[in-house]
Amino acid sequence: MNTPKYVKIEQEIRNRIENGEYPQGSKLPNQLALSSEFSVSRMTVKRVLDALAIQGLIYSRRGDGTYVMTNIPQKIEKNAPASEHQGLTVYFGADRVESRIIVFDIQFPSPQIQEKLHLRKNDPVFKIIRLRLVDQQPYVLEHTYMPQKLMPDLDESVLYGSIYAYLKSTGLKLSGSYRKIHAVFADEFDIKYLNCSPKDPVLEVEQVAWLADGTPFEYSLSRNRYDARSYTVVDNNTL
Amino acid sequence: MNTPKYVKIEQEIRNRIENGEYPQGSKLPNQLALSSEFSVSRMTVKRVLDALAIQGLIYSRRGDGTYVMTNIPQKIEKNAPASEHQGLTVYFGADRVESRIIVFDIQFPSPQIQEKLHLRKNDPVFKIIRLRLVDQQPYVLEHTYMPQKLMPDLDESVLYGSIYAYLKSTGLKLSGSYRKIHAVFADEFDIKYLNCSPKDPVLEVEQVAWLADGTPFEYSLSRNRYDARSYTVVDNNTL
DNA sequence: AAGTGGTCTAGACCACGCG
DNA sequence: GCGTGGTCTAGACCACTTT
Repeated sequence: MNTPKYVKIEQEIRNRIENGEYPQGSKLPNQLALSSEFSVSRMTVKRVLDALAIQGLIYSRRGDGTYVMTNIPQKIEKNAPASEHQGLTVYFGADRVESRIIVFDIQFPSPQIQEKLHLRKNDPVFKIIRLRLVDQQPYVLEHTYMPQKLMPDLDESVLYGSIYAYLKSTGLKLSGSYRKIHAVFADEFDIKYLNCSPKDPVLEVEQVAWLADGTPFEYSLSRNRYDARSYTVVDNNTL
Repeated sequence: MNTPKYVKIEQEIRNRIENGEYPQGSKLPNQLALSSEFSVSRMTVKRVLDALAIQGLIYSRRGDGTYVMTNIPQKIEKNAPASEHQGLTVYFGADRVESRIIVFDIQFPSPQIQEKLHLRKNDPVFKIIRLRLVDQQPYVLEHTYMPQKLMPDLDESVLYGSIYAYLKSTGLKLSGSYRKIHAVFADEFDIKYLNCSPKDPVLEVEQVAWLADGTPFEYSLSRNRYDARSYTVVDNNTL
């Protein structure tokens, strides 16, 4: 019972949109009516509507009302939302995801890694290269650097599953990430493990992720076959 | 005086972070102190802090305090934030941006365009291909489709500048967009206008943008040289 | 135990769209 | 003029971290 009201109400309204109870283009009940239905204050309703607007599901017009967006971006399996960094296991389910470890090593960080992970030059980092497969198909090749001091007992058995699940189990809370998306040429690893051809384009996602206390804990480069994955972003100016 | 307080306070706190008055890693004054300093309620302060947290500038820990993020992502010129779709002119300034029109045509929409722009098959659309240059260097090649009925007097003179500025002048308010980012091969246009080589990777951004009333008004494919541009996303779980 | 941020309320006033 | 959403308040209670 400690999940906040605004989370539950957001979920409920999202459900109503998805199952057609609030059809695309239709007007939602006004904020006072929603307050009354859910027995919350109008401020709480407003907070929920703001969150849904950010996700591109609804929009509001002052003096008029709140509407369900037409043409809601369809969720396609090949599409990863560019926000939300929980990892493949959550997205596809553990049954369909498999990991192969190409490299598991420990080393001193390069100047670039020192800067990204906020480390001194003698703080060891794990260097990991993992191939991740979905339904037995190569999906993404991840080059990951993580500070050893944050997770001294990381080992290969963890890497066969989800690093995020491991972090949760250690009590480390992850909080945010910063990602940069490029197009690049396939390199030798991509050719070998993603079955790319030389000169194929690859979608590379460079990421720095940090914990709830602001400590950066991961620097990674995720390399995706050009025909296997894309990233989506929803942008909203109405707030 | 109709800019809301929360906008001004957000700007002020961002300035303090940028000029070092609130150094990276330091603790901010608590919410009560900020309420008092800015003469607003704590709710308003909280709203501001949430917004800054979403942008990855600060983070809060219940029971402890609010801190300035260490390692704040620096803005690099080659980096477009993946949110904010205002266009190049605002980003670089009109002096540095130039547009060349490769194609300006009107046609009936393909089934795909009909669906994306929510059109009937006899609603004409403009088809535009523009090469945009920054500092005389080819920067992005945009393939754009826009419904004629929304902007009946669009012509080439508009296209030499900023479409967004034109929309503003017509009273149409744009509100949001949905983007999908891929890596693809260079095509004949990219080779000719972006000076790509055959088989070069290209970063393609597929976008649907809509107006404040939810009407989709633009479907576009922006194609960027692999070495010229990347997209950045900040993600935050703390809310 | 004290101090912090997270949630929520019950109102108020304002700006805007519409008939 | 009326109904709508946008902003803002002054407080309350709770969950959490720290000492």
